[in-house]
Amino acid sequence: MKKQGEDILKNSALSVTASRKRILEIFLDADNALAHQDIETKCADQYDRVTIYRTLQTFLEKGIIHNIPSTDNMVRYALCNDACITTGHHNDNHVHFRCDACGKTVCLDDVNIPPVNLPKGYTMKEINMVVNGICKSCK
Amino acid sequence: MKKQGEDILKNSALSVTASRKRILEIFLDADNALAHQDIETKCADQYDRVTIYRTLQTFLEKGIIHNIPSTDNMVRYALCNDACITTGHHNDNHVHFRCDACGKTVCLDDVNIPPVNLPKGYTMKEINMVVNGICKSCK
DNA sequence: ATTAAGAATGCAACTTTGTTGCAAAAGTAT
DNA sequence: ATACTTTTGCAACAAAGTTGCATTCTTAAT
Ligand SMILES: [Mn+2]
Ligand SMILES: [Mn+2]
Ligand SMILES: [Zn+2]
Ligand SMILES: [Zn+2]
Repeated sequence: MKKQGEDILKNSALSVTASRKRILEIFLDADNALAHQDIETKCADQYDRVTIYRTLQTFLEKGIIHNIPSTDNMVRYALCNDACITTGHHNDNHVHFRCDACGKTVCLDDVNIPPVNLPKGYTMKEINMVVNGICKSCK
Repeated sequence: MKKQGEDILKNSALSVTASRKRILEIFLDADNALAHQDIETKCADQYDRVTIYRTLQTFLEKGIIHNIPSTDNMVRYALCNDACITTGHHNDNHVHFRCDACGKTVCLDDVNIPPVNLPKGYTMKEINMVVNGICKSCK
């Protein structure tokens, strides 16, 4: 244990650097999805803003994190499950929930996105579902 | 006709101004959802950037337009159906589609978002579904 | 039609967010 | 230990979004 972050990096064929380990740690510690801003607040004193941008980008491409769409211009990120890391492509078909009270966005890992039928001629590649409301901590 | 935009404004108890009419016209003419940027391109020479921000904000609040979440930090906007304007609150439970080829985002007005069961303790207020893929024009 | 009150707009100044090129530093493989 | 490659930090910049305030435009009442 304690080297979980390092393992993720190695499994993704990424070199192990201090900033990557730290940012992974932040995700592993978090119980909700994080915006760039959140991460910056937690470690901008240690690492450059640009590094955070680039690290998130890298993590996305490697299937370490996935992003969650939003209507507030604050894309949030959360750790993927192992399947994304091992297969190398994203496989996150769970619903996301944004609480209007506490503002937290979480992955509902057990709630699968229900199938939907598109009109003729449309091909589906990815699908995203975000629900707003009140979370169980705030109710 | 030709005063459709004006009607919308009056029905929403908004004063009728040149910029609001113009921005509504842009939406009425568009066959896809528009980002702030798209609107700016079409009329920044006539109206100030700030006015566009404020107008979109106002339209959102009045239920004239709704926004579509995204993972690219470019929230897009589309006209609501009449129900939103008359009831004053949003009622847009259709699926949105983003084409990876042409980049256009459209409302699939006939495709309803399928129901989903949340875990105990969560209360749903709004729901958003965005599908990515290839649209019928690009296939 | 005038006018007075309120609302919307434009402008300027500013903050925040995101991007790019390049030199220095750190990581990896031999 | 060394050479090679990747990552980082910095600086400079560009784009996006916000705020306060003076001016202009709308609306509704006279
Ligand atoms: Mn998730
Ligand atoms: Mn729509
Ligand atoms: Zn909550
Ligand atoms: Zn298309």
